[in-house]
Amino acid sequence: MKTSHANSISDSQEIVQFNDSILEWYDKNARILPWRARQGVAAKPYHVWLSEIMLQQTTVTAVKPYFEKFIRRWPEIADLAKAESVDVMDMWAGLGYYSRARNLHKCAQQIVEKYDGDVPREEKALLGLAGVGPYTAGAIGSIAFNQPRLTIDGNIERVFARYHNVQTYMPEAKKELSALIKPYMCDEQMNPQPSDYVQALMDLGATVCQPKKVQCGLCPLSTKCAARIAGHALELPRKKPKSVPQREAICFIVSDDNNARILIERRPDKGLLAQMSGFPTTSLYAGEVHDWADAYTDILDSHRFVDHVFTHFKLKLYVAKVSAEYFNGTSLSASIDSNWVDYDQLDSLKLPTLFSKVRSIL
DNA sequence: TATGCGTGGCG
DNA sequence: TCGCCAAGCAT
Repeated sequence: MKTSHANSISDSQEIVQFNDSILEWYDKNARILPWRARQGVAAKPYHVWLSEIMLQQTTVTAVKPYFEKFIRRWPEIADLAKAESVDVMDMWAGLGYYSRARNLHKCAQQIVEKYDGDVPREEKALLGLAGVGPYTAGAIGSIAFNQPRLTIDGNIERVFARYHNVQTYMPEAKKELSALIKPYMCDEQMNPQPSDYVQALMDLGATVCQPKKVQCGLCPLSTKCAARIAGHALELPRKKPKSVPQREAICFIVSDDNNARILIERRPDKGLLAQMSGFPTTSLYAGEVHDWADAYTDILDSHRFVDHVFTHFKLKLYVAKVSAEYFNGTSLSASIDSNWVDYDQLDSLKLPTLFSKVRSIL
């Protein structure tokens, strides 16, 4: 899509008006968030980086307590870099997408080694950091360093898709939206306050122009929002429906002879729940229990299970209490990295939510 | 380009 | 209840 010269002046006026409205709205409606400085005051780059990593595909509500915990325990990036990785993983337990935690730790070390402990300002340098992709690099540049970087998250995508009534399905629409957004966001004349600007757009998307709920009466863009005028703001951006498979597996609660200790597995370095602790399980990808339950009919209690939903499949995890002798007779025992934990310590063990659910029904 | 990767909240 | 969705990245 090319903008003709004849339209450029009115296009510019439209952009100025749009951006002014956004900033004016933000003056009155900015959310107060732990990682956000007062308006006009620059937030600490460490806080911006940490919060952006935590906020990847994760809600503000879920992130808040984790952010507070992290900065209390590791006040500076250098502190985080020096931490034990198991401590970082433990602090992250429950937040999900655990590769972010491993990359966060690695990134802290990269920042200390290559940039003397300071978050770099250059786009290229940011993109070289572990766990930092196009969005996060843009967000750090915009929010921490007040640079007019292209910063497009789900909120901004939605606000612009609706405002310009973009009918193209996601993710094909990303290029189109990117081209649409650039003149608003990446021009110093149009966007003199990049930090406030992108945060304003994200706040608007998060509180007014929401995925399943629109409050157009509160929106500063409503009179010119093409999707609202067309009467289908809620339907944008368009996405194709996707279904996820349902799987089943067995989780083993293995006790030693004295019933004093329980077997805990350290999960593999890669894959689902990588490097997290948990109870030993049969493969979480093997399909239905009925396919192979014959091998476990003697220990399987079909009434004790937990349901859990991952991004790409649903899991029904049956819980089986067995002896060490029994477990050692299964094919699982040889292939896992496990250790015995006292029952007393089970409550304090940091677990991903799937296994927290299991623990809660023991 | 498509897929794998958690979790909790909401309509 | 249940499907959708959140400040995406790595491969």
